[in-house]
Amino acid sequence: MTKNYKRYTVTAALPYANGPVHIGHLAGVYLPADIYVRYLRAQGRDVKFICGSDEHGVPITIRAQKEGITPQQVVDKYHQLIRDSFAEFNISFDIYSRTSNQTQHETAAGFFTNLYNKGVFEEKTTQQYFDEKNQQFLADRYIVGTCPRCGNENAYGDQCESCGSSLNATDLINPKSMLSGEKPVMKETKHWYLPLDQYESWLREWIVEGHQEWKANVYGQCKSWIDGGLQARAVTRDLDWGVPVPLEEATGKVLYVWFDAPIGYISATKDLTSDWQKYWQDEDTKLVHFIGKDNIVFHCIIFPVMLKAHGDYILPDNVPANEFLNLEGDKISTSRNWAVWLHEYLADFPGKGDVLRYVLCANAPETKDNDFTWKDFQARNNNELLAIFGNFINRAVVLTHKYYDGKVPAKAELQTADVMVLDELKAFPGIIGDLIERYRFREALSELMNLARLGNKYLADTEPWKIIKTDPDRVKTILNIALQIAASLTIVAEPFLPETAEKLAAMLGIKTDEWAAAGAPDYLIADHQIGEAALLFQRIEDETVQAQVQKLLDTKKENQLANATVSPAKENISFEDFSKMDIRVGTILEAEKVAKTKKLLKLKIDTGLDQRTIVSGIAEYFIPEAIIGQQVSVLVNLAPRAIKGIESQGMILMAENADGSLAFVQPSEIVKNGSNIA
RNA sequence: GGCGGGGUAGCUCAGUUGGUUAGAGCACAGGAUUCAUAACCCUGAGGUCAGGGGUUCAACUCCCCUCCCCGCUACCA
Repeated sequence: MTKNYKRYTVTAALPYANGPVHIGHLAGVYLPADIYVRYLRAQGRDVKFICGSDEHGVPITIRAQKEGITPQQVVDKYHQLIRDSFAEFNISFDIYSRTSNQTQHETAAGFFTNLYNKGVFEEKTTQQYFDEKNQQFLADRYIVGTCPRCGNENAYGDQCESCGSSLNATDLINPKSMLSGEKPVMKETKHWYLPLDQYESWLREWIVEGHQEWKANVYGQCKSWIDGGLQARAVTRDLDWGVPVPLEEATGKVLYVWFDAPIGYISATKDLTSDWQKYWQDEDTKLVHFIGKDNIVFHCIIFPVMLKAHGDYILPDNVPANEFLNLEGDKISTSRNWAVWLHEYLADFPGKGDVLRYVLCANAPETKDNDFTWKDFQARNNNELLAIFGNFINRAVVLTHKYYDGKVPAKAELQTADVMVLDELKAFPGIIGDLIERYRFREALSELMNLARLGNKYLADTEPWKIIKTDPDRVKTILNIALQIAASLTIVAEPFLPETAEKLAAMLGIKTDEWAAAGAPDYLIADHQIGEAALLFQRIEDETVQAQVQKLLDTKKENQLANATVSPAKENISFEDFSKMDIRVGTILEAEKVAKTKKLLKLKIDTGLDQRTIVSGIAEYFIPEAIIGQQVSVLVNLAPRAIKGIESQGMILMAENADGSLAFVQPSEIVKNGSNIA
C-alpha cells in the first residue's frame, strides 16, 4: 500500500480571483497544505508546492461588468491581494501562478487538443438562452424568472430558492437575463463534452476499490457519485474570457473553467521548473491535492478522468479535503461580508500570523464543519500558546541565563526521571511526523503542545530552582535536558509556526530545517551560547477580541444597509388589473410547521368569508404558536395550489427585509375579518 | 427529492478490526508551588455516547427506523 515515493507534488486549490481570501480558505486548504510541505522539506524530501489564482469563468466577467472595469483588471487586483495574503501568513508555495498567463493558455489548449485528437470528446449541439443585448450565452445561474412550481418571481435558472426545486432554465416563466434584464432568446450552440460515464468502471476500480484509505468525507462522496452514474460534461463555453478553444469552428468559445483550472497546477509547475515533467509524469512522484469539500468532484472525478484520458500523467495519491469553517456561529459568506479577511487580520494583529495559524490548525474542520470564535482565539493564544509553549521556553532560557550566563550546561549522570523524559522526547518527532503524513494536522499540533507540556512537567518535577542550593551539578543536567526539549520543539514547531520557530531558533542559536535532528538528547552541545530570553507570544486582552467581534457586527450591519437595494418599479397596470385582486384582512387561527420542510407553515385563516388553509413560506422567521391570533392581509382569490400535498387557498402578504426576514402586512388596529383592502 | 458527512463532558474534539471503570484540551473546583508572561504542576467533579428497536456472551462501534445540524446535487476554501 505505502509506496516509497521519490518526490512530491503538492497542490492547494486555486483560489478564485474575484475576492480576497479569508480564514476559511486558510484553515481548510492552505494551512494544512503548508504544514505538510514544510514537514516534507524538513525531512529533506524533494517537493514542489504549487498554487495560483483561478482567473477565468463567468463570475469574474460579471464582477468586471458591475465595477465597470475589464476582467483582467479584476483578476490583477485580487491576484495580488491573495498572493500577498498568503505570503504574509508564510504559506510557502514554490510558485504562486495564475491561469490567465501565457503558459496556462498554451498548456490548457494543448491538453484540449491532445484529448480532441484522441477522439475523447463528444460533440453536441443544444439550445441555450442567449442575451442579445450583451451578446452572450447565459449560465443558468444568470437567468431569473417565475418558478413554475411555487410562483416565486425570483427563481434562478438552476434552482428556486423559495420552494427548493431544482429547475432547468427553460422551465422558468418570464425568464430574464440578470445581466441586462432583457428577455433572453433561445439560440443553438455546439459544445464538446467529456464523457465521464465512459470512465465509471475505471473510477470504481481506482477509487472505490483502490483508495479506501481516503478520508471518509471524500471517499463517501466519490462513491456516491460513481454509484449514481456520471454524465458527460461540457468542457467548452460561449464566453470571451478564458482560454480560447483551439479549433477553427469554435471561435468565440473558451474552455470551461473547471477544465482550465486544474491544468493550472501543471502550467504553474512549468513556470517553476523546466523539470516539470518529473513532477507530473513520473510514477515515483506522489501527487496530493489539498482542497475544500466543495471541490471534491473536480479533483477526484473530473481532473483524474482528464489525466487518465490524456495518458501521460500520474494520478493523485490522495485528496485530503476539509470541511468548512464557520465564523461565530454563522456560515462564512463573501457576499454577506461575514468573514475574517486575512489582509485585515494582519493589519489588526501585526506579527501574529502564527497565532492565527495555530488557532486555525487546532480547530481545523478536518472531520466536520467547525466554528471559529474570537473567544476561542483568545483562549488558545493565552492558555495554550502563551501559557504552555511560550512559558516553557521562557523558563528554560531564563534559568539558563540565571545560573550559567546563557551557556548550555553539560549533562552529568542521568537519573530515572531524566531517562524517561529523554525517551519520551525521542518519540515525539516520529509521532508528529506520522500524524502529518496521515493528514491529521490537528492531532499533530496537539502532540506538539504535549511536548511543551512534557517540558513544563519535567521542570515542575525536578525543581531546579530549589536544587540549585543543595546540588548545583544536578541542575546542570536538568537544564541541559530542558534545553534539548526546547530545541526539538523548535524543529517540530516549524511546519506549524514558522515565524515562531525562526525566533526560537535565533534565540537558541540553532537551525530549524532538519527534522531528523529533533528528539536527540544532545542536539545542543555543552557550552553552546544561547541568546537572551524574548517573549514568543503576548497576552491578548478582552478588549482586543471584543473589538474584533464588534467590527464583525458593524461590517455586517453596514453591509446589510448597503445591500438594501430597493427593487425597481414594475410596469404600470390598469385599475381593472388591480381591482381583480381581492385582498382581505384575516386572523390566523392555527399555525403549524409542515413536516420535512424548512420554510413552510400551514396556517388556518379566518378570512371573514370562510376559514381556509394557506401554506406560507415563513417558517424561518416565525414561531407557529406566537403568530396565532394575529391579523394579516390575505389575497383570497389567488388560484389554489397544492404545496407539499396541502392545498393552499390564497396568499399571505408579507414585507421582506434586505436580510430576507419577513414581516406581516397588517392593519394598525384590529378590524373586522373580511374587511377589504383597497 | 436523491446522496454524502456529522450528532460523544459546559465548549472544541479523539475513540483504529465490537471486548474491563468511554478519553484529551479548554473552562470549572480544590491543592501544591514560585524558575516563569497571575503562567506551570497535581487532584477532582462533570457523559442515558441524539432517540427507539434489533443482532451478540458483549454495541459509542454492526443492522433497521426516527429526529436534528452541515454540505453536495455538477464554477463560492
